[in-house]
Amino acid sequence: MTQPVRTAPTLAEVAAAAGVSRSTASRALNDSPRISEETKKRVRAAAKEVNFVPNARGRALAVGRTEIIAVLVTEPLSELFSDPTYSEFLSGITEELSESSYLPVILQASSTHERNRAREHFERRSFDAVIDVSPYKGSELLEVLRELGVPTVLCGQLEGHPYRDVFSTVYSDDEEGGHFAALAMKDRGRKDIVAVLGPQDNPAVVDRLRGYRAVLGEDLPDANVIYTGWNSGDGYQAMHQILAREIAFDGVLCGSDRIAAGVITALNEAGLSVPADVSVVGFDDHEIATRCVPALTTVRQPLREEGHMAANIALDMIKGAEPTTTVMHMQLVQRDSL
Amino acid sequence: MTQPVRTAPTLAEVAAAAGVSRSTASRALNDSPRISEETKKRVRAAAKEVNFVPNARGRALAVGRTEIIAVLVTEPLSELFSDPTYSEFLSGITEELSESSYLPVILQASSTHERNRAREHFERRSFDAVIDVSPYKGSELLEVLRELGVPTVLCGQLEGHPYRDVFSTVYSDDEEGGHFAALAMKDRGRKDIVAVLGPQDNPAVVDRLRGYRAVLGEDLPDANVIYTGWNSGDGYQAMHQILAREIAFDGVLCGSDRIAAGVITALNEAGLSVPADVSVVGFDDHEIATRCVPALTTVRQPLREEGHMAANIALDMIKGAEPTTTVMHMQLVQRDSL
DNA sequence: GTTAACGGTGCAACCGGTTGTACAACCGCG
DNA sequence: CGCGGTTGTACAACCGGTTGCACCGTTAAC
Repeated sequence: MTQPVRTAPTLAEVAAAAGVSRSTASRALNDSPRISEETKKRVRAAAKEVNFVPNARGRALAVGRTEIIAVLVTEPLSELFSDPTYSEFLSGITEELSESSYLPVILQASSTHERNRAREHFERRSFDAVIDVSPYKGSELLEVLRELGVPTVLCGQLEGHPYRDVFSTVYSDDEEGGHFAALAMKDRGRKDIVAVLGPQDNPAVVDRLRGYRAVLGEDLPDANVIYTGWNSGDGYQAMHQILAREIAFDGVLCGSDRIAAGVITALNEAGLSVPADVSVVGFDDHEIATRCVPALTTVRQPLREEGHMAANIALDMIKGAEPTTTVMHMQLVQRDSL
Repeated sequence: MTQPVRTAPTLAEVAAAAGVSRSTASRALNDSPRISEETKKRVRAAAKEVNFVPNARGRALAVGRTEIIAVLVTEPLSELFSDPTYSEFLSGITEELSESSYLPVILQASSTHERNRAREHFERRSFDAVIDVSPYKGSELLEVLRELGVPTVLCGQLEGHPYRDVFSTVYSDDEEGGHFAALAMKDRGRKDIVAVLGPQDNPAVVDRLRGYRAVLGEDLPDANVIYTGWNSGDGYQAMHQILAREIAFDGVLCGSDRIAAGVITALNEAGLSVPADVSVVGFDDHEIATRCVPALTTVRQPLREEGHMAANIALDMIKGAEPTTTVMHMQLVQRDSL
């Protein structure tokens, strides 16, 4: 009574139906120039007739490729999902790969167990390439990938670039982003700047601050730099601290748009108007930026494009391209908070 | 200057090193009873020696399995990620599969293009099984899967069960969940109940309401049932509507914990105390439930366990098990809002 | 001493494609 | 007519494993 499981038609059946050999059938379907147009037509008709689709397993073995790319993430799934940064980046990868025949596989590597499983899959050559979304120095998995010679793309700058000649790298220029934000403040004539940044040990934070300083110099004194978390609550709290100090300031550079949202709330509560009294610039061009009142001027990190780029580099490396380092450019998004 | 890409050792090399044939080597590594203990030891040693790991492609072809399971999602990635429901469910699947040698692949099917790509992968037999996270009636992909005879698990109840004899199903008993929530209200002596639910066309909402009604009868009049979105803002707004009506009520059943959070805020603003004046019960046991003041009594849907179950059923079906239907049970989580 | 039973191993086929090479048929040319 | 060159096809090997079956040597039973 159960559905008879039709076993899938093989190339041999197509060949038989078209009255040619298996090899000719294969070449015809792959559009080889050595096959006559007439034969191709016949084979294609036969293939359509029996509903032939080449089997992934057979093909993978023959061509030496699985057509699968692993996306390696260090964060646990829940964190990964809640962070819109990742979400957009992953979408970029997925989007780009969906134009090819490649399939992305999200491979977690937060626990030791997961890392072992990942390693095993690498050794089995389950993937043609790996995109490491959050590479860190000294990762044993990177060492394995290097030894195995698996094409790998690192998304994020590793200080010292220990693998520059083996792995490709894609990252956004955070210093440039800081540059843009600070320049906007300067152009607006703001002279007394406060910075509310993310965690101090975050490399992006360090680079952005360097960008701020290069432009603002003494207009951003050390005492005005606050490190905190990435959320609006953190921004709110930090701004209250600043206000309590009763120092003069006319601009706030924020490490994320969520921080900026909290900062604006705190400013408003203190009776300060944005942007009349104080200019605020965010970072990320998160969805929240457009919902702020006033709409937030911010720096956009091209996450989706970074995903596209990473995917394309991976595909190129599979085809044998040399490792490359690509820097993506930040962009100032002008809105009303400046 | 580039790292010499060591080509991976094959079974043939192991066999040669151990002084046996390929077939013996294979059987030894797979612990076949037909091979003597001594030979096994020798082969294992040789395998370790040359760092042998069986190639995934070769193995896949030989055993007729890719050891990959597709997790089919209809929602776009961003929505998928922002919904904690999915996140936990997916974690459950991933967790369970990581105990096996199987690999989950998230396969989006929101756009037509994506559906076509998915279909293609199905036809190529890229996956040994499919777990459909949000199946809907009349999905053409389900039709394809049925025709191809791919083992499939549906997560969610399809009205009319058009594929009951072909596909397995796992779902949580929403009616039972409604039952539990309503019973808690009743036990507490609440007699005039209001329900703030999710969208009216959502099957889970329908089932939960049925559960409420079975217990409460006239204590939950039609006029007191409000359909809205899933967020706290929706709950807040809905509660304001109720309050504006100036009807008497002493209990609120909510369609989600986020709704409940909004409801509690609105009640407090109106000077009503929870649970002294009004009891509130949520749904989902979302993280927010513990952060509410007072902590929210809610109904827990065993999402993670559902994921485990779906994964296990998929694995069983790959091994040839018949399709099954599994109902997961809801659970009342007692906290302080009742 | 022949034979049956049995444990251990190897040969070869197989999974389902791709691809190097040989070969046959045909062409025009000297 | 024979030659070289082109075109289209088929044979067979190959990718890297697994597995049915034949075979071998040993031992026990008759």
